[in-house]
Amino acid sequence: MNDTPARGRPRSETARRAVLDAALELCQSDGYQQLTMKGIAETAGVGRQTVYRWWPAKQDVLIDALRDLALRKAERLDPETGDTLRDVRTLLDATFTLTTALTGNALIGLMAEAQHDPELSHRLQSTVIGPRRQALRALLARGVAEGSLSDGTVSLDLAVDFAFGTMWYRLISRHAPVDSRLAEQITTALTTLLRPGGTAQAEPEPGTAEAPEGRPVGTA
Amino acid sequence: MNDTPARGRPRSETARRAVLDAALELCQSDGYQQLTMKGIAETAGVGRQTVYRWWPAKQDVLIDALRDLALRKAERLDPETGDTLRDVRTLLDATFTLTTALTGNALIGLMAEAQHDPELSHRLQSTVIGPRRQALRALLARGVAEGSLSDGTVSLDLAVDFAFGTMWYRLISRHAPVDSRLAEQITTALTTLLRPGGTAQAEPEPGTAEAPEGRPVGTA
Amino acid sequence: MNDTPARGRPRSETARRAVLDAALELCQSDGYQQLTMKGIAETAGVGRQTVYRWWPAKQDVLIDALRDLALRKAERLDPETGDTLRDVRTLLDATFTLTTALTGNALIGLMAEAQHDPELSHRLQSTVIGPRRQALRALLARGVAEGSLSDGTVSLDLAVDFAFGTMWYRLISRHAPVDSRLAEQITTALTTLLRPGGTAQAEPEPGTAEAPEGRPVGTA
Amino acid sequence: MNDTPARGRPRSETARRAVLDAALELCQSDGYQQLTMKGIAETAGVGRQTVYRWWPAKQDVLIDALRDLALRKAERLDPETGDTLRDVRTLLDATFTLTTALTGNALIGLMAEAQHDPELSHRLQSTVIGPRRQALRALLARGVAEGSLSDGTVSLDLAVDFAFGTMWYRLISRHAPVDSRLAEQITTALTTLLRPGGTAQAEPEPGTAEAPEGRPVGTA
DNA sequence: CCTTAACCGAGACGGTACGTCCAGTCTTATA
DNA sequence: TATAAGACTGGACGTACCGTCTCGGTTAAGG
Repeated sequence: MNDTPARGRPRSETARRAVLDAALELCQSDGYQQLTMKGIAETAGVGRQTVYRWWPAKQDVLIDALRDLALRKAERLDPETGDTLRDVRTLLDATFTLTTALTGNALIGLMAEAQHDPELSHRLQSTVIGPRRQALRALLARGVAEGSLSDGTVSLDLAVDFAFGTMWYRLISRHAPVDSRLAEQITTALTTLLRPGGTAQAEPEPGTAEAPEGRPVGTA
Repeated sequence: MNDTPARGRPRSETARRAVLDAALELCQSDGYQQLTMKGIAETAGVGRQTVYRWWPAKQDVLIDALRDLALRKAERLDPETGDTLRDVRTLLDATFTLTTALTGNALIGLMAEAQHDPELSHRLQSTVIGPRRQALRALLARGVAEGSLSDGTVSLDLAVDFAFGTMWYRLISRHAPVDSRLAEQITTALTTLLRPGGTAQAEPEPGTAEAPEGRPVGTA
Repeated sequence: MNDTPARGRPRSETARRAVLDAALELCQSDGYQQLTMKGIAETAGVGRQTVYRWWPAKQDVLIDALRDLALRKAERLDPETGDTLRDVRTLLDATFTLTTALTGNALIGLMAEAQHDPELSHRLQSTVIGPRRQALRALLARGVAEGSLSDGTVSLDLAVDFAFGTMWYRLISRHAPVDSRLAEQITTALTTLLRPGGTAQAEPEPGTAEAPEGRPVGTA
Repeated sequence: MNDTPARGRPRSETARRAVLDAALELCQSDGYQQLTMKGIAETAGVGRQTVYRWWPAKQDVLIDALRDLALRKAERLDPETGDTLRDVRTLLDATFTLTTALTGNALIGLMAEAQHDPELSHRLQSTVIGPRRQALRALLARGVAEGSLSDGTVSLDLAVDFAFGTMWYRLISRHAPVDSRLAEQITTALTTLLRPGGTAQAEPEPGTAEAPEGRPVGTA
């Protein structure tokens, strides 16, 4: 895999961790806008060039830090319980906790920056936003398949939008908390929304950009 | 009203408009992060000090521009039709159109910045976010009062979060468009969610209550 | 003389005096470089335009202030005593006192500015520097005419340069005071320098710019 | 000597020279007042921060430039000829040439600025004004020691003031040139002034600020 | 008496230099 | 070869003053 014979001084893992930690910490404490490459380097106790060598911009540091965090948390996006509603609620709760505690600032800042940076936008989609969307959608689709849910009145995609949209809306607007109670309320609402027996109107939902693998589940 | 006798040269309305227009335009074309006070001044053909004299930071320029835009649009937050559902859909549609076309970038950037600026957060709440929230909530409350809606299963606040949350989520994530069709779908979903006859037990665990046949509100 | 019929509000003498006083005071207290038109106007309690209306630049305010000061002092450049040496000493003393107490800063600043402003240079020559030069030179020439002095070894112009040059040198370099004692020492030195009987070497002094009326007096 | 191990990128000698050259050149061509840090940086083709990093203000750039110039010229302040008068004239001539050609504007501007900046005043004394004063005074003292001169009527310090004062006076007032001819005339005048046999009435000269090393040796 | 024109204060206007900070790049010595 | 250090060019920051311009209000001479 790594075909280069790896000569010279190897990359310092210490420096790598220090940079990622410093970036997340500074972003959460001072905000995305105030985060600077210089600040990251100084907080990490690392030369500036060392940061630039491995990450072209602060966006990249943050994305790497988020990915690293996810790996370390080894977070389960698939709760594996048989109970669909319980799984939905667990997923939402985990998402809310993580976002509220650690990554909210970074994510919102990155999102704002991504408005005019399609490449960044795509990277966020594929690493942060997309997987969670797909995980929730897959859960709901499982419920539909089991018959406990139905995508009659509203599509599953819109239901997912409701769940995560509420989270984002509250994160940025701060008019209400994002906590376990919200997870519960949303789960309840989704149940109502996707209650079997609702008349299907079967509008084929337009495919999302990253085309989740989830089968659209026949609207029959 | 204006008790100060207005001494000295009066403020130039031309310069004011040029600055606000330039700010919105630049923000929409280049993004919030790339927006600079210098750039605003130069695009507006105005001295830098003139911008700083009236607005301490780019946030303030943008907020003023948004407020000015709202005033100019003389946009109706209260559609005044008797039909509650129609009014909801109209409000959502108008909101989506405005946000998509003109103010999306600015708003997201401002929101990102507000994460560490409580004062800015409050100002956004009171001028941009709050009024729209309250307008939609009032419409829904009217529906409840009329009996066409019911806040049984989910609170009206959560319903509002669903509507605008979806908008924000799609604005920042860009996984799906924010258009009239979305307004329609959300309206339909809200109808389902707030269907009269839903067991009003508020927040506790959703029971297995049977729901009567909801009207499909066919959009076709 | 004043052919315009002088209609409208007449110029405020109060404002004029306030501006000139403020200029001199600020220049002496804060230095020439720190003197600003804005500061002059504010200290004088006068509108900025009122300053600009009558004086194009701070140089002009200062020159006017210096001229005004000279007029008010009604200072005698010609002491009228029969004793030439006494007159020389009196003139130097008066000059030193005035320059040290009030006008030193302004003069040096103006001089520095005049290095690249020939028009200013000429105005300073004709209003401030020149008259004093000529006054001293005339005194010395009178001494020569009376026989108490002789311009044999050194020209009168160089003698004048010695006297005022020392003053300027000490003003800017501050290595020694400019006081009555210096006036006395210089007078003594000039006596030595222009002592009758000194061997003439008769170098025809090149005329100075303002060509004082003083006869070069043949060195015969 | 340099005990710090010299970490990081070393200072660019190229940039240093470019800044000093640009400063002197601009000052001579446009005048001290018009000299700006920005202009220096741009003319030198150097970042603005690079100028500020090493010199806090334009004064410091100029003083450094003057010192650098003196070092490069490796100018002899002590001509080493046995003939005192010749040495005096040589020193004056060199001083006049240097000041007229290169440093006049800068020096006058610095002097004007030093009127309200004691620290700058002191620095100018110790680097520019003082050494020349002491060099000339030492020459004259040597002449006195040899018996070719006498500090009877006027003190050596006043004689030095005459020589350099005349230079300054003409530099700022521009009523006459500062050239070799002036050096010659001043030398002649000093000879007259310090002619042995002049009645020594011995006014105990007040010690000057910089207190030249020595007693002028017995006035034989 | 009553225009009326020039004066006056205040202060906004477009510009420009200030001195600071950070972005990214580079060049050194060291590991 | 990676690293910490730090100097490099470049550019936005927010401030201060420049010189110009418009206001409302004042003040005396001339009709």
